[in-house]
Amino acid sequence: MLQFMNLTKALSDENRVRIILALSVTDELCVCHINDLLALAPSTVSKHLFLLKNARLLTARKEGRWMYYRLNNDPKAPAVVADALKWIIKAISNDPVIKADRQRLKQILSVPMQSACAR
Amino acid sequence: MLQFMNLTKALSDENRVRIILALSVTDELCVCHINDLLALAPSTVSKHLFLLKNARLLTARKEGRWMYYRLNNDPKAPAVVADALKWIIKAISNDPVIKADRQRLKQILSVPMQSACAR
DNA sequence: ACAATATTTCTATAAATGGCGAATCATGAG
DNA sequence: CTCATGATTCGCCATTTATAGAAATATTGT
Repeated sequence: MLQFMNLTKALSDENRVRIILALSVTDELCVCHINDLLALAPSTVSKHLFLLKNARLLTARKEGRWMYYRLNNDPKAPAVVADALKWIIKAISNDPVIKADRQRLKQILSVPMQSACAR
Repeated sequence: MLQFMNLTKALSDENRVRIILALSVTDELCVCHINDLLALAPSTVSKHLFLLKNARLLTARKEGRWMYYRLNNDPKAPAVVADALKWIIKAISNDPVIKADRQRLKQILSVPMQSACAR
């Protein structure tokens, strides 16, 4: 129950939902990209990412100074997680907010990586 | 997006989740039964029910002084709602908390209606 | 070693949420 | 009509949560 509530609580914030949907179209993103997309303080984004990872919705890998997050599509992930991701992506892929994010994300990703985070 | 967030927020509280699961095995329940099950103040339960109804997860009907709630299985209900219900029921039907609730619910429902709420 | 960059952790604060009790509304019984 | 009962609304308090800024940590390049 506790783990399930971690899941539903993770999904109950709009910014976290936007992160999930962004990752549904780009396989993985660096934290700085997500910072740009949400326009929140880095510490805030970091916390959101922690909650999503803690709920097992995301996985992370480190490459040099960069941390990359992606949807948890590990086949060994609990079915409830995979089902949650399917549900949410199906539910709001066509939402205006999400569509705008996809547009914005294209711009963000068009900047070469090494200079993207230096700002 | 706003309606979707209403959904995820509705699912992000354990007591509301317990209400949904209770309704997954009894087609409908009177508010007083849910009060008994959760052992919370009636005003608190009423608020939870409002949020669930507002998220379109439940529907309500009034019969005399009693208010009956049930899962929204109207075929015209949005797919996102039906999918949410399927997801959550599949996810935690076997949870110990939920199993205990089912036992408790049996007792509560075994008391004849007219005397069940008069306490 | 040092400076620069990316991310997280710590601390503080403001907003949202869950909870209860009192007051109110709605319905049926006497 | 009046009263009792079931349910909701309102006002308040305690807790949780979202947010930002400062400090700390980690890594790369010079």
